[in-house]
Amino acid sequence: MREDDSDWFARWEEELPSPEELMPLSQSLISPDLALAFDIRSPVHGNGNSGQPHHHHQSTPPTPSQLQLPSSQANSSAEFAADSADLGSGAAGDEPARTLKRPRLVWTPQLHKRFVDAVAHLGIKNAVPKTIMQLMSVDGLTRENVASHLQKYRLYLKRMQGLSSGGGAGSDPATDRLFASSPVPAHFLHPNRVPSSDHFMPSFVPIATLQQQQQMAAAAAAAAAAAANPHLQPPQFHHRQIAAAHFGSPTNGQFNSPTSNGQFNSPTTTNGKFDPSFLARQTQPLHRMSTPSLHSPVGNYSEDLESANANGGRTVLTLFPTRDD
DNA sequence: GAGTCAATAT
DNA sequence: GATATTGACT
Repeated sequence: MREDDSDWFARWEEELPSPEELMPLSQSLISPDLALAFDIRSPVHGNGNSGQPHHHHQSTPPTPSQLQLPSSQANSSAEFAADSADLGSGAAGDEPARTLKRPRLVWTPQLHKRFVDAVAHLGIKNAVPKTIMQLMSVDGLTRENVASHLQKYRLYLKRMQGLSSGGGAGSDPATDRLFASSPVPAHFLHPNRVPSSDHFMPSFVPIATLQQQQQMAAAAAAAAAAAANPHLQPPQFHHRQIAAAHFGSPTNGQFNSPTSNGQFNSPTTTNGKFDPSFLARQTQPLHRMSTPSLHSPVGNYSEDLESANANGGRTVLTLFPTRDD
């Protein structure tokens, strides 16, 4: 019934992090003025958002120092790393890097949530890898990443359906944990009748880097939302944009266990300075947007690259807002 | 080319 | 074990 739907809708915002919990991710990208304008607080500044993890771990063995983590204060504020150019087009850089291998993507609950949101907003039928990828607008994320994840997620949904309809389907504790970290919108499980509000527009507000972008983004998003859901009033935009900040999921809060993935944020190289060059790429994600009607993208996820250990130099890419203070 | 699915590789 | 990759098929 529509209760499910509205209920889900209602809970949407509750799950979002409170402004206080929002990570400084945006702060680093937004000028103080802009931050003020949008009432974004900056809980911390001191933490070096040093950004310059050179991720040339093609065959470069990780330095031990990078892998070591103080465990108490290492990972909190990782920062933006890889240029989308490096990760994305692969071309571009200084080196041929033609055979550059992307680091393995780790699907954090936050990232997964964004994924779920994107799927929810698109509606199941429109949720295809490419579109989802665009909506998520996480740079470095590929269609293949999404496709693979989507494939698994569908299996998960199938299992959920089976469970709720009586059958005693099994459960995969492993994968379920990730997927369970984000609530599954009601209509995901009921492909039958799509509510008139096929999709709506939660606070999927992008954090733009520039004022203009911010404003245009909001306007565009609002317009898109309005166009998509003439019946629904787009939720008011405010500063809780990135729905990811918390490290505890609604249902269980224990994922960043290093044991499972061994990926921590490294001290981020030796550079303790703020590298303005990453600002330049803020606008880059826009380039891969071919459909203007989609939400405006933003590289608001920090990408944490880490070369892994003894397993043969496996590399891991973590795209998620890091801020666990 | 893009998508889905299953199987297989890393 | 989680994710990527590949291949067959639509």
